[in-house]
Amino acid sequence: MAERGRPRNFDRQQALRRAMELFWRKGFDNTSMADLTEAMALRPPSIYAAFGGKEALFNEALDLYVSSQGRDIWDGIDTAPSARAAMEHLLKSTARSYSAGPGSRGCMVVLAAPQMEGANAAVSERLKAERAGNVAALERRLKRAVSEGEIAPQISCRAIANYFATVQHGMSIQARDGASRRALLAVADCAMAGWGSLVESSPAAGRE
Amino acid sequence: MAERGRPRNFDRQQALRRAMELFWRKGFDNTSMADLTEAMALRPPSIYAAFGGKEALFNEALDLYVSSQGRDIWDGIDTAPSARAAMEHLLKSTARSYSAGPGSRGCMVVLAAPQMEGANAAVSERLKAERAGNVAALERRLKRAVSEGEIAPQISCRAIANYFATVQHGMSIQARDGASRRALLAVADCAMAGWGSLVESSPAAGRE
DNA sequence: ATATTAATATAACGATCACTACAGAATATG
DNA sequence: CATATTCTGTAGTGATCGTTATATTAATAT
Repeated sequence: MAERGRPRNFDRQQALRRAMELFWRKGFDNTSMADLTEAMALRPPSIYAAFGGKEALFNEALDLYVSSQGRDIWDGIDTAPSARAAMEHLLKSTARSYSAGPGSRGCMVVLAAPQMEGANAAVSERLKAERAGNVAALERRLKRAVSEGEIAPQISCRAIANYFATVQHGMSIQARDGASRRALLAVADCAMAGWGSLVESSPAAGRE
Repeated sequence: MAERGRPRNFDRQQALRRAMELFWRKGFDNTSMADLTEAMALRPPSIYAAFGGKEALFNEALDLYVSSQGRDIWDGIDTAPSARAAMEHLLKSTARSYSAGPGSRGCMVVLAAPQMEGANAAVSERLKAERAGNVAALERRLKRAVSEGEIAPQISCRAIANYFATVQHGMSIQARDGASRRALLAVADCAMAGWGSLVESSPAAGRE
């Protein structure tokens, strides 16, 4: 049962946290192994032995990000007492999360890899799947609201989910451009102002 | 008056267009000089002689993008008969522009450089300034609407301008994730649904 | 003690990056 | 013609990228 061989000389979880911070701030491409060795205070072979490589390390860092930074936001979607409260929670807690640190950092899921041709395909797909999962969670919550009578059945839940996801994604750009918490919260307020009109008559049923 | 020395034997404007297409699709970092030499059908020394270097070429390609792709969108802001029509034009023409080509490409101004620490500072600042200029244009149009009586004076034009800019930026992410023209137009409709509520009582006066 | 196993540090790998020295080729001017 | 000027293609610059071969160190197992 006991570990054989020379024991590891560093805190794996702490090293992973530092990698997450770095990937969050700099993104996947702009974070070099040299950056990581410095931030994690490890030599490359230790990182490769413990995490597998840059891409595997990023994936694990993203897991940590989702389960730590995203927890409050996405758990609140299902527990909110109404779809309206859920969407407001989404945008408000997003505004607070994006402006939590010393600088406005936005969302790692949106920003960490450019969605461009030629970018690391596996990383881009992983982030894209994460975003798609979030939109799906919003749509599920809205559909639940339909079944509970909060929203009329003819409303397009997919269109509304896409809309709130779009606003949330845009907030990452704003945050990286230096938007204050107050400005981000104002954007959330503006987006929520249309709620009544949105659920009374869905402005567009179509989606893809 | 006549040109001295060996004349250039390629079309500078056509080469620039090809560079713009490439930067638009792949972004600044993911576009290598090797990619550019292939797409422009030129050898590096010709590119350096004609454009100065990768960064200068990008800046010129961005100028071309703004004046070609962005023209319709941003000229329409000032010529629209009302602020409401201007914002609707912004989002609708954005939706059409982002889904104009064979694939949904989103906006070069939003996507071409990651807003991350460690990215090329000059390029990032250039794009950031472009985005700030766009928000300012929206705010100017809204203030004009206040002076023309369309919007009540106590409304925060800056907050509303930020909101529409946020939606537009988010649409770039959606487009890159594969959103169809129809889906993008639906997002625009959702965003416009709240217009009445927005200009009746500004939900948040604050900004920065 | 000796052997085994695993983590460490040093140093370097090949690949790719943006960029450029150099020489040849194509035009102008005198 | 000769000469100056500018563009073009070849080839290669040093730097940095992610990754790894090698040897040493530190623990357990026998």
